[in-house]
Amino acid sequence: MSTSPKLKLYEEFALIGRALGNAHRLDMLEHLAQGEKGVDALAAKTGLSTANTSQHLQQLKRAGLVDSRRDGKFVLYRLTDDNVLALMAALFGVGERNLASVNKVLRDYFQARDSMEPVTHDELLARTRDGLVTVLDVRPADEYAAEHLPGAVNIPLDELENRLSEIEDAPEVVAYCRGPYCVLSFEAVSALRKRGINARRLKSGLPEWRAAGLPVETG
Amino acid sequence: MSTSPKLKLYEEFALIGRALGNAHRLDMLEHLAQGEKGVDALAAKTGLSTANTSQHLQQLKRAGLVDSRRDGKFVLYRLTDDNVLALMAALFGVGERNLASVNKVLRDYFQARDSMEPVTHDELLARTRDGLVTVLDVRPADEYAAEHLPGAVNIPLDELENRLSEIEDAPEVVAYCRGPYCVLSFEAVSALRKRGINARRLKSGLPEWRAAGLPVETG
DNA sequence: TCATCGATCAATAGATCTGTTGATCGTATG
DNA sequence: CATACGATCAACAGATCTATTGATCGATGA
Repeated sequence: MSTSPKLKLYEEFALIGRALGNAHRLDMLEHLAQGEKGVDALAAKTGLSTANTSQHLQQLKRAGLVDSRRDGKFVLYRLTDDNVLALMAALFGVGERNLASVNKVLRDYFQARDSMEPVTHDELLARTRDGLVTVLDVRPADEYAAEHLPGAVNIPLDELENRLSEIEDAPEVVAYCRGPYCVLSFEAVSALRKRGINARRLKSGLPEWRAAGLPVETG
Repeated sequence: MSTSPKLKLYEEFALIGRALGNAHRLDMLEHLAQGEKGVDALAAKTGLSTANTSQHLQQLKRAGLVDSRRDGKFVLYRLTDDNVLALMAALFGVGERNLASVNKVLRDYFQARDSMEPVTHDELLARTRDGLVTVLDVRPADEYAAEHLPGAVNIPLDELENRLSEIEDAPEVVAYCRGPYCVLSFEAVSALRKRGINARRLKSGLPEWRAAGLPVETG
């Protein structure tokens, strides 16, 4: 006795839901949104074991959220398309609006480091045209190399202290990293402000910028 | 040893993912999108036991997808807001684009019953203005009563056979039901066409129509 | 061909999820 | 107050998920 076709479809969609139903996998999706990565490389970023990472990736693949290709002895994974980013944005949106626990974390941690309104895409575009702003990419060098905002300077967060001289006379700094909840840019903005540098944060990260159809640079 | 704030957030968002990770719960969300319902009523619609339905509802509530209020001895559940519908649409979209198994069901069942392009919202609006079209709501009477498209005629699918006379001389019929995968409108269109009635299907259901900001009637 | 390295597989234990059953709670009504 | 009814709770068994371990596979390069 076959179940109804609708439930059969919902069974498939539920597979996607379950794939989104684990914090580590959401983290992996955020990292993959920066650019394709091998299993080991991703495991290093997320702090999971290789085998565990591989299994999570296969779950994401079965759900159609990521795709893979072989390059030599590496298997490189990437998000299947920008709709996956849109799905994550919808998920995060519902969480921010409807879950008190989410708002508590946002207040206690994120707003404590950056209470100012983040800079929107349009705002940043307008200011860069006037040459008023230094765009700061605080992600690790490999992610910057894969793709970054046009004209952005790369200073990974853990080097920021030692390389302050490179930006300390900029009239305004806008920092960004991997996405809306990436801690790097929050920490960076907080650190820069303490040194009296006029710093703000981009509302979202590189993947959202690209998904909005805005230009990126590589290399 | 606290985990990073980002992972703490992702843990919360994963809760929403898991709530979406069960076919019955997706079905329940579709039903709740028609209007608020008590636990028993919803259980009857979905074919689940009352206790099971109650527990699923609490999971959805913990994830912020539904909300509830007490009315006498009933506890009425409803979707928290239209963003939940948007999230479901994003989920379904990724599934349709990236999962072969979804496309197989769509081809084998749904397209077999309605191979024609569905009518869009704009198209329907234009045609109703000209009075050319009969809008047919094939959902059960209680859902029609809660909310329906302006001027729509209600003939629940299981009564369609006996009430064909009410629509058989309409120049064009557009049928709709609960959502994009609701089988009622597919079956209706298939049945009407067999009788030589010029019938097409609305692209999505009542909840999507309302979420698009278009007018609805009650009663 | 062999050694190496990245990735996957297989097996496992512990945790979580699912649906059933029967008891219990809260509200309205006789 | 007693009863009825809608909803929730508590406990349980069976299924599924998660992370670890060690073995295996596949491609590369000496």
